[in-house]
Amino acid sequence: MTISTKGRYALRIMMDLAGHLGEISRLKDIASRQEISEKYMEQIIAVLNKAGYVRSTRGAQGGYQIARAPKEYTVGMILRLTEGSLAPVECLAENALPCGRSGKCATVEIYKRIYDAVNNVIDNTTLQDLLDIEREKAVHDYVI
Amino acid sequence: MTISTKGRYALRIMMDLAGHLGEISRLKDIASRQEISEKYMEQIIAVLNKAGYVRSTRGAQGGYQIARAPKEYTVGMILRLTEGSLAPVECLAENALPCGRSGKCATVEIYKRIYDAVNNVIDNTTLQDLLDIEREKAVHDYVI
DNA sequence: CTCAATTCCTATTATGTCAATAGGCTTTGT
DNA sequence: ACAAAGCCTATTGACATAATAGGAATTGAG
Repeated sequence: MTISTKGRYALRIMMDLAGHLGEISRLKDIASRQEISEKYMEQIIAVLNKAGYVRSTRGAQGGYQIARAPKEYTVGMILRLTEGSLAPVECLAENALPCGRSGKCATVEIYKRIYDAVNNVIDNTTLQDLLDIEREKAVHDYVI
Repeated sequence: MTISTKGRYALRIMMDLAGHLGEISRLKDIASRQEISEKYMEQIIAVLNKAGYVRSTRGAQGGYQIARAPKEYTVGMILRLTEGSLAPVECLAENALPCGRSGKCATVEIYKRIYDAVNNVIDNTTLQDLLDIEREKAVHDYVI
């Protein structure tokens, strides 16, 4: 029931770029700030790039930038893009095969409720919300 | 992000036994009703047995019964027993290793919210609730 | 114009977990 | 006594995850 590193890293990449608005970050910069393998990150950021969530500049002095304002991205957009559906069971995912048991299956109801609860959270939190939390955490550290 | 068959089967086993109160069900009966491999189910029901969620009778004419009333079991009890923590990231699970990033990690907040939402659902739904849903589904089928 | 810095692309691999299978041992009612 | 059941532990096949690897393409700076 865990979210894989792919989705988690994608979220951290987007957060990192959201925290560096107006700058171009090289892959290796993001990787070292986030302590993620460069080569693995390369594959993940490629997905974000193809979806248009980040913009890349090729060649020397190239790198990545976030494409839109942090408040335009929900966590759900990012996790679904990289993880696929967050349905707790296959039969609830978007293009699921029809299940023969669905007529009498009562347990699916609990999975629907879990799914709804998860979607509600991830679709109502944006990168900007998380940035605000991050800033608050930093302030708190300073006080201590 | 899916719940494994282990937890899902465990829930179905408990539901099956909850629907056969007062009867003794052999492993093979449950397996055939639920269309689960007998041998695999054996391992899962062993966990339920050791936890005291079901009672077994050994020897000829033996089998399994649910130990307590369906309303006494939350879905959370059953899923956690068989799946472990349903935390969406390792660092939120009960006996998690301390994470060096936790001080500045903002993304963990979204995982906390997901975790809370999931726990809220599974801890507030009992087998009895699901039995009621099942009965309603059956009535609906009859009307059609 | 060349070169170094950077992104882009595809293939391969190591590891681990899941889901199941297998086979024999133990208990108990008839 | 024996057949019918549960109990126990080991093994395996398949698959996904999480990387690693290596080179091709692009581009700004000197």
